[in-house]
Amino acid sequence: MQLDERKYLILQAIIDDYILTAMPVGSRTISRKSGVGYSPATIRNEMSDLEELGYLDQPHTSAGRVPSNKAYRLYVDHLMKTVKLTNDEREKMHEHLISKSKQVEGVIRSAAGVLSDATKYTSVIVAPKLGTLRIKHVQLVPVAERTALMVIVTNVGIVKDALIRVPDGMDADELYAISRMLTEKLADKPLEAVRQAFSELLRNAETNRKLLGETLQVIEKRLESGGDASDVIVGGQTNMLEYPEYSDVNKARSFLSVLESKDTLRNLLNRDGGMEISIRIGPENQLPALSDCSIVTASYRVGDHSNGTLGIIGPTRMNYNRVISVLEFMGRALSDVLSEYR
Amino acid sequence: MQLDERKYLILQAIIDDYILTAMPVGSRTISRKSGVGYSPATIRNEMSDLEELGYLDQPHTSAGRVPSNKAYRLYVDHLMKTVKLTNDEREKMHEHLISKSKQVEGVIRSAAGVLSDATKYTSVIVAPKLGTLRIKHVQLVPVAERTALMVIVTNVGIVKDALIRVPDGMDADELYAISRMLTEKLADKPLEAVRQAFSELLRNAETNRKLLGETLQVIEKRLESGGDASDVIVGGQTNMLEYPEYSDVNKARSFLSVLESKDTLRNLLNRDGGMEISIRIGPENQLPALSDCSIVTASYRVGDHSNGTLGIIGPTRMNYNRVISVLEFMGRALSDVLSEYR
DNA sequence: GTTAGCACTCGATTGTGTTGAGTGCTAACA
DNA sequence: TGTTAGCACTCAACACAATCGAGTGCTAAC
Repeated sequence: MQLDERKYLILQAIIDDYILTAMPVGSRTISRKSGVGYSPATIRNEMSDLEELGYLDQPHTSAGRVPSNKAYRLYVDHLMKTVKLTNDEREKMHEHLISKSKQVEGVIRSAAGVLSDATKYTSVIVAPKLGTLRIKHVQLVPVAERTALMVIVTNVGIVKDALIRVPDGMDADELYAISRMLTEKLADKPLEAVRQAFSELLRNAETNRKLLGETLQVIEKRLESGGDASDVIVGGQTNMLEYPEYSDVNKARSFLSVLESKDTLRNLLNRDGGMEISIRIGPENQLPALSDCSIVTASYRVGDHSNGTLGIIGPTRMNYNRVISVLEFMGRALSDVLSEYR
Repeated sequence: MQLDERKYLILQAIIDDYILTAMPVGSRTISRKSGVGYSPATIRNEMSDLEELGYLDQPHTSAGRVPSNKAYRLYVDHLMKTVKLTNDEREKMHEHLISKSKQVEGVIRSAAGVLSDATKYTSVIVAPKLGTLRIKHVQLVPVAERTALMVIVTNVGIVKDALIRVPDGMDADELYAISRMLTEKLADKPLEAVRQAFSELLRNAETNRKLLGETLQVIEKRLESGGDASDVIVGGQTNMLEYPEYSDVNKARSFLSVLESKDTLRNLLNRDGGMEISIRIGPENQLPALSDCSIVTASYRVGDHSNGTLGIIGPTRMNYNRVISVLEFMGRALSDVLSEYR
């Protein structure tokens, strides 16, 4: 059996309605819709076919039909009609975004807020992988006897720091000299290339080997751990609880638990693709706890080679089309704002 | 009517039981308890008195009794017997805490995790007020044409940064010189005193007035806004959903909404008291959304004059005694870890 | 002062119709 | 041959009544 024009039309009508109401859709409902000129009986026959083809599910005999994951896949790939955002909306979002433009983290937080407000779903933004950022400046600041704070400023204005031990009796001037040297040697190198640069440094260094060694170690440890919790920003967690899908506390809890684990989220969102939108529907994402969620992601750029990810997590019956528009817009806007200072 | 010994005993037994089960407590239950040698009938008479005195509520005629907020107040002030943490527990917590000891934010996040894991409630940690921290180092790092990142390192290893515009044509060396000057002038001054220090600086400065002016402005803006979202760390949000009090999604949602608003949390937790434990029961905290929660807070110290707050938010029937022990221990542990590098 | 006994209350649970949205099938129709 | 009206059927949801039982207050006896 093949899908003809009419089946597409009916399936689309069902999905549109279900996205709106979250209630099983009956044949009468579709029949009444403008644009579908068939009686309930005809629709019923088609629905029966669509069910057999795996596009519709029936919660129980006397209920309407519900779109399957296969149906959503078809929908986003072929059926969906794209809707543009109004200029007004774009402006509002942009305005919000630049309100914290003095700090990179502030911008990203604002962006998460804007995303979740605009879509009414949960938003997640992952900062670019540390390793791809380029070092701009390294500074060792003494904070106490035998302790210094190493501060690394990257090309996009993201700052990372870590405490390191310094040899007894080393004074501020010495640390200053080392900072200058490190900055000079490491400037414009991506963080992931720091090991090579360092090993060379270590070979030639006659003094401070121990300090340099520890510094390298700290940087590497930070790189290999994948990232900090602060690199993953979540917005609008409670939005999800507005939907009937989550009126059961247990479901809500397991959903929110996933949001609490930043590592899981980072893995979930990180993707290799370019700027295009990626959509994972239901079980297409591997996490069982999110098996009735869909995840839509886009990328933003900071600097020349670093990409971060922004995404929306919502129920599978989410408003894909609006989500995609918003993500596309915000991906661009975020890239612009973060690159403005470059 | 006064509270005699027996009334105390019975009230305590009721509260202990209710904390455990969250179910209205009946006279038979109390009578069976070891340590209470009275028949249900006697207990009933006492319970009736206690209700009249405002210490107990009755959801409906044929249910047991439930402690009132007044009862909890009495409980934490007089009745509660303190239980010590085992050495094993202390060690486990401490171990977790120092696992991320290379970064201040990491330590605080770990602490939030430890707190919520140890208590099974929600934990909140507020970083010390920015204004009370002392400046250790100021660095302006060029990140792009006409843009620099100002990085301020404070005495406790907390780093704050912000982008500032710099005049056209200013090169790295100049910024470097200004950084040195700023560091020299501002070192060891608390951030809130920066305005005075700056105004003096501005008076005497013959060059770069505009840049210095903007720098001051950026610092001040940051101070007056009260703090960043990253200064408030929440742990174990979903723990709360385990309790029957929050089996209603609407309640859960309004609770979680409060946790999403970092400003509200900061205000809620910030307190002037010293190191002692503060307990606010039910409506004693002003937020209606948290009117059936209790908030227990303690302080931790970083540096000489800066205090942060750590707290637990749980249902009013929380295990106060354990929460207090954990907070006391963690307050000390956190202070130690954060001061270790000083 | 304490307690056994007892009638009473009232939420929770269980069982029973009843309703209504929605289906599948058949037969008539264009 | 595709479409549709008609009709019997299904089944969750809702409302209502009956029952159960945990717990109470009161009284009278110890």
